[in-house]
Amino acid sequence: MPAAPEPRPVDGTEPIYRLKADFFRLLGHPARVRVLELLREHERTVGDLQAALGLDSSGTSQHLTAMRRQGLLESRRAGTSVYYRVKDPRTFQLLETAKQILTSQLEETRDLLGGLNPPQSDAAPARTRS
Amino acid sequence: MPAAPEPRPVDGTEPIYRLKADFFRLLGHPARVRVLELLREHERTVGDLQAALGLDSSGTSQHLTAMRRQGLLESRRAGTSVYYRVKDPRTFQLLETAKQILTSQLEETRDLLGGLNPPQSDAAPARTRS
DNA sequence: GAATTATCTTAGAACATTCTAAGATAATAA
DNA sequence: TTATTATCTTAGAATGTTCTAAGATAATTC
Repeated sequence: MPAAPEPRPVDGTEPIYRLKADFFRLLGHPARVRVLELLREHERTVGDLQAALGLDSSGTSQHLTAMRRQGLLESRRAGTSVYYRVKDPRTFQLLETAKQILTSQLEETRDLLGGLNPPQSDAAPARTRS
Repeated sequence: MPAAPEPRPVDGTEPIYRLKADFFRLLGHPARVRVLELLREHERTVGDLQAALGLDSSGTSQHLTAMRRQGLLESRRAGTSVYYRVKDPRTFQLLETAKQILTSQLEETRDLLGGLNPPQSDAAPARTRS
């Protein structure tokens, strides 16, 4: 194991832009975004998430551990299973806003391409995958 | 369980959770968070940002380039200077929501420590660095 | 044109994250 | 106790990101 780096403060003296960056970085992985989306309606076990994500137990656990350590998720044990849930509902707002921004970007891209590549149909608006 | 290999299209069929992750990952660096905060009120030149961030021209440019490539920033040239601005105002909403979530987390941490480490004063609410 | 100022680009080193494989732990059931 | 299922942990390899140093380009001024 490599030598432990600078022990960063965990208290309130850490500049907020650093905390924000750490927070966003944690959202910066497809599997972790999907975990949040899967936990939108209700809590789920590690096994559920693992199956839905198509990951192995190790990878799933590592992602969940990172998200819980950061305070994004909470968990409870029930028998041999562990249920995870999102701690702060405003987290979903974050995902929603990001989606809106990305949707605007995609629409803009399509508009630019429109002149070269006219729409095949205007019967229904184009769908994007969720 | 063997990890399922995910498809990697580059066009508009890219799954949205991947786009979201890319988007959040870009927000996941202290310098880039600060750039956004600095651009909250008005556009700024690379030199302005460079001075405010305490980076060199190379690093500053690299961060800005990454943010522009992702569609987070826009730029215009005026003489030898280049002005950068945030493209979508909803980006600030993202920062605001993140701040709220983090603030709640910090307050919760303080409450837990409260028993051991009582508040020094209740005359004014505790401030955090911006 | 040459000099100046501002910004950008590149390559590789340094550093950080993610993946993989193997095994450890925890709760329960047989 | 042993077996079983579910979850977690660890180490190191693979991959990705950021930093540093050097120089390239672009617009302007002299």
